[in-house]
Amino acid sequence: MPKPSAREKVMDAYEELLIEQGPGAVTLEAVAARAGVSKGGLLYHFGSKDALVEGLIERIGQLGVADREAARNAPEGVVRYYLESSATDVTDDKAIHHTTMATMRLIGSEPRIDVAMRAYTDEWRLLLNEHITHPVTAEIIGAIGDGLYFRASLGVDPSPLLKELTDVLLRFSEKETEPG
Amino acid sequence: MPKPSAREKVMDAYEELLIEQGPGAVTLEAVAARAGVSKGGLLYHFGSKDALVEGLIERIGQLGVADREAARNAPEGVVRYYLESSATDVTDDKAIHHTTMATMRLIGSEPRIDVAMRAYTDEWRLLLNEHITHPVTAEIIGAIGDGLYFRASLGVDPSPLLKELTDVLLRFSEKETEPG
DNA sequence: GTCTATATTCTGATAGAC
DNA sequence: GTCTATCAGAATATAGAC
Repeated sequence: MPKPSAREKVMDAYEELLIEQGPGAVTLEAVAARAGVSKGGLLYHFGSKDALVEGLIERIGQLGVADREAARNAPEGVVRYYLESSATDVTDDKAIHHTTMATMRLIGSEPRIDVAMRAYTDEWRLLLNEHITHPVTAEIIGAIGDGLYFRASLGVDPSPLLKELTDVLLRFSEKETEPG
Repeated sequence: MPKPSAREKVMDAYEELLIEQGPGAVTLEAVAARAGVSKGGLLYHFGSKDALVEGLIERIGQLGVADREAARNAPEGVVRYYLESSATDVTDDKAIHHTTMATMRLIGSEPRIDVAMRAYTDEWRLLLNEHITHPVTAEIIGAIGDGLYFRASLGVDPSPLLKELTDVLLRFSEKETEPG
């Protein structure tokens, strides 16, 4: 792992602050302090607070592409990959989860954030539809993933029933993806 | 309908601003302006910004109780009531939806908000479990409702597949709630 | 590339008139 | 109960040294 650039350290700090304390606590000073740089140092990399939002949007776009690519190549299949990775919690530090949780904190505050988040969920919905024959089943599984993400953002621990839930849904979807 | 008190007009304005522009745009001045009162007038009813948060938490608690009571008495049954009322959109002005959407904007910003929202989803989960025999089925339906709410908060229109989705899930849950 | 110091604007909250 | 006027603190952003 290459040592993170100052720019990346700032973005990481920005995400952490969004997740742990919400948008109200995200001041340039607080982000700079957590990233270990001065306010001036931060502003060299991100010229305004808005530039931080732009950076977050760029990140979730890139990580989303990589994550869906990983799903396509996953030995367990796209559907199981989706359900298992939706069963996260707020403290998950996997890059795509961290960035997604941070982005969720800004929903409703920035139209561009809403667009990026809708794009993220839409892309997943398309991918699920490629791998599940019945559209209603795909819709159900997509909505459950969104629900699990929402619960994670609320600080709810993943349900102990999650493994069974995944198995039930997989049987449900596989039955319908078989020919005949 | 009794004419709304100034206090209620302020809370309504507070919710509207949270939903439409997010927490960053919610200043005492903006809330007062939308409610049609002065900043001083607002502060007579809510002595601080924090008091607005308290008011919102109180509201979602009361409306949640009333909504679940309505669900218990609904002729279509608790499960269908839950799924159909989860299929909302951000502009829904039914009181419980309006308040829930506003509350979602503050998730992660205020610990008391997170507690209140978890209480809200937990109470629904308990109620669903009273009416669905198989816990995994209850968990699936609960998660779907959360997912539909999350999508609504994102500004996604309710899925055109929603009616079919509800029917599939109801057959699924009813099959398991019959004795045998 | 990173820092300190400063200018400017905004926000929450108080005091007191009506 | 509602308003205007005002203040103290905080936040974004700029300027310029190193």
